[in-house]
Amino acid sequence: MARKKSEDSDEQVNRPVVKPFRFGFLVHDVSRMRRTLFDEVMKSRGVTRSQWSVLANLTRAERNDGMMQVDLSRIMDVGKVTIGGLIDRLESAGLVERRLDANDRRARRVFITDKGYEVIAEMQKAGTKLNKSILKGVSAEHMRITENALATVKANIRQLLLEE
Amino acid sequence: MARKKSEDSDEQVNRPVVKPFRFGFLVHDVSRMRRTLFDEVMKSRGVTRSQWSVLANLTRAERNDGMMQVDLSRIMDVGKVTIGGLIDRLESAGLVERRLDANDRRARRVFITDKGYEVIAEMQKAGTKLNKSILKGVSAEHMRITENALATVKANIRQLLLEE
DNA sequence: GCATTTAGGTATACTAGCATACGATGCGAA
DNA sequence: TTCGCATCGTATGCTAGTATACCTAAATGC
Repeated sequence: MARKKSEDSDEQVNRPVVKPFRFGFLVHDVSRMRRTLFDEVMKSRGVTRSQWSVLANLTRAERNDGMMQVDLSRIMDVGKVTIGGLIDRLESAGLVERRLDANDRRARRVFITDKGYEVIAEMQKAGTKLNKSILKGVSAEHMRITENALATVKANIRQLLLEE
Repeated sequence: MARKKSEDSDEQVNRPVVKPFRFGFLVHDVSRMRRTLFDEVMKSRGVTRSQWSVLANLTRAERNDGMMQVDLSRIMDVGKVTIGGLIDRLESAGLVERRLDANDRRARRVFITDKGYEVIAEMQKAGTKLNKSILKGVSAEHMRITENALATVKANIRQLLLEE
């Protein structure tokens, strides 16, 4: 609280400084630092935040027949290659397994193992606590506005990426 | 606009879904997708967003004697190794150069070259336009609230990381 | 003045993104 | 039925992060 200088230096510099980029820098920093913090806390479980995200999406969409990697990739807005790598690591850790699809010999369906479900439960608890810590000092109303703003920006970016 | 379903699916699912994590997912997605978009648009200049960020911070703090890598690392809240790699690439591209520090034989000071200044000017223009596009539909007031919320979260995370 | 500690940079190895290219399979149309 | 195109997944190679370990040089302590 004593030295806001380094945080808000934009405000005081008289050179033509890049004001409109504050949002981008902040998003970038928060994303990166949040991942580091999350990974550090979860290290003992041997799962990273991105891997946990895959597990979460698997629970969400899994009926009872797993998911194709390409589905995960679409849901998560992430490339096939990235998903492949993540699943490799999750499979090595025994949290997930790939089975051949009965109907399509190209595809492999991804299933959460029992061990995977245990980890999900643990991490959900820890993650909730962590989230509460990092959101301290932001009112519910402001949080709502922030999430909506982020969702709008995300939709804008997706649109621009598709237009290429 | 037609199908908001996939965007806001949290709202409708009745399973105990991870509501408190929406913020984290959004920050992560926006950060990642924004970088992809930025890199794609700037590809012709041969500079990525992270590299541009280094250049921007160099302009900001440079008096006339360059900056040590470790200063950059502190300002940008990023590890020494990451900065080292970024400067390697910037130096290969001829946008930056390392000179030995006169007073400290361990240190190397980083300077922007003339070519570097040209690139900065170009990217600033392009970046401003890009930013305007991705922020479309968010009011100034909501943007202000969002930036403040992100700044608060960032400060919280930094605190937690230091406490380890 | 010398020994120990601190600080600046690099090397190495890992995760997680990206793009591109490719192999194998599925599928629709000629 | 076969040919061509689309789709699923992997391989490869790049950038950007992280941590840890190390070398060299500066600072500090005794």
